[in-house]
Amino acid sequence: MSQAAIQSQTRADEAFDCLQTSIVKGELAPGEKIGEVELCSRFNLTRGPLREALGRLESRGLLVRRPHAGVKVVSLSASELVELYRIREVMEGLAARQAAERMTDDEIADLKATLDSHERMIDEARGQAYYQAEGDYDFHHRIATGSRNTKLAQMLLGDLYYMVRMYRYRLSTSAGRPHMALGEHRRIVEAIAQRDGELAEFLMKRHINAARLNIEKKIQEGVLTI
Amino acid sequence: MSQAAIQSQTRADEAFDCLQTSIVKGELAPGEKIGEVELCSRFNLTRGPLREALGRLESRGLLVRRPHAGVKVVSLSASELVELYRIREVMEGLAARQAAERMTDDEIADLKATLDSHERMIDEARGQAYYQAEGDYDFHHRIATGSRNTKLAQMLLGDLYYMVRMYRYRLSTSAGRPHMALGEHRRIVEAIAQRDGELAEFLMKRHINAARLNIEKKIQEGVLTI
DNA sequence: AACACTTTTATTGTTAACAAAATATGTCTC
DNA sequence: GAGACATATTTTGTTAACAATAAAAGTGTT
Repeated sequence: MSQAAIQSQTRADEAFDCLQTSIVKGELAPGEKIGEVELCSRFNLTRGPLREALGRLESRGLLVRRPHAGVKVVSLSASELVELYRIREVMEGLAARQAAERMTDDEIADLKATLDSHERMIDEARGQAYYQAEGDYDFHHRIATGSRNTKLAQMLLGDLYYMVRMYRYRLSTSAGRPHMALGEHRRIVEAIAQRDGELAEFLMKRHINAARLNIEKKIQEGVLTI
Repeated sequence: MSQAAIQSQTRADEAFDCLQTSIVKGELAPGEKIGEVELCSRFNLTRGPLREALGRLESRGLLVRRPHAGVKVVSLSASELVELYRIREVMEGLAARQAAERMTDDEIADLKATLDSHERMIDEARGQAYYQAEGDYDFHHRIATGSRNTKLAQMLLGDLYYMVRMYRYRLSTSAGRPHMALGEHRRIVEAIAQRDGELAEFLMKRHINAARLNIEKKIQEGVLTI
């Protein structure tokens, strides 16, 4: 567990990290009602710092709180999940554009190398959606950071990605989709390398749009029950 | 003061509201370091709920906290403020598109009526930037809500707008800009009324882009010191 | 047996005292 | 007098006890 590994900051930060990863990993399921005392014993902390962490998570939309009635993990409806991808589309489109303008050559080279490692991951971890998803997350993370747009990166990394990842575990990827996504990633990086912000934005928007359509299809097929 | 008027929710919520409005109104200036005990006496509450509120505000980016060294109001650099408008551009563009698809006819009629009242406000409150700004905020608020995109509205209303409003008070509007902005608002509403999402998105993006250019110009002129 | 009301219980919200850390102050040496 | 070290003070972080509210259980009545 990483809750002891960090240790550096304050106890409320610790609580925040623990809860956030627990939610993302699905250890705390969407809709699950969680009592404060139970959480305290589970993560070895007292209610003060815990409540501070709960407040932060609530404000980030990962928890919902009803006064005097406790908090529960947020539970997105199918349509809300789809809406999330529409937001991602425009925001990450912007991130890609700004990344094309601002990433250093070293960062771009690094990003290319990362994609190679992702390709290996896809081949090796055949079917293991977890590692594929983490590779995908890694890619988008780098673009967001590369935009040098502090607030944009903060919103993507601190809000949207956590929500998406929270549901990624139950979103079994279609066969062949990871390879296709990798190809899309490569084309985006190419556009960034050529400093073509407009193209990078276009390709990123199409990439996320494809992911959205994939999810919508699954919802219609009834494969995805939320 | 409205801190007593609400009263309904919990004490931490009260603290949150008080702090947020204080920051937005500029009573707590950007960069100002604020001590917990001082805030407690100012808002008549104890440190528990206050800390919970501070956590929420920190996670929303209105405060920055250094462990064991206190919190201070966030202070955007000129470039960060400009970046904020780039984010608004894509997000509110999306909001306008979805609003065109989803607002009810009644809501649209209401919105049109609101613009008329804004026009009166601009004429009457000649030079009083405050009321003009609030009218502008009102318009964007309605579009965000009208998108029916919960998360999008939450991000705009709960995060970005507070930051923008926080700086709007020291952003003296150029002469003639309010009238121009009103015209842009009218065209956006027209597109929404015609259910032309694509046009609404285009016009909204251009509208916010114009606002951004206006700010950039002022920064270059040295009028705006941040 | 079903409904309404009361009482109990458990959980959340709040408070104030305590511990730890960082800043500020003062003293000493060079 | 300037810099460095040690002390003191203030401020933040944490804890545990207390109060208030809401959910649950029980009781009585229709």
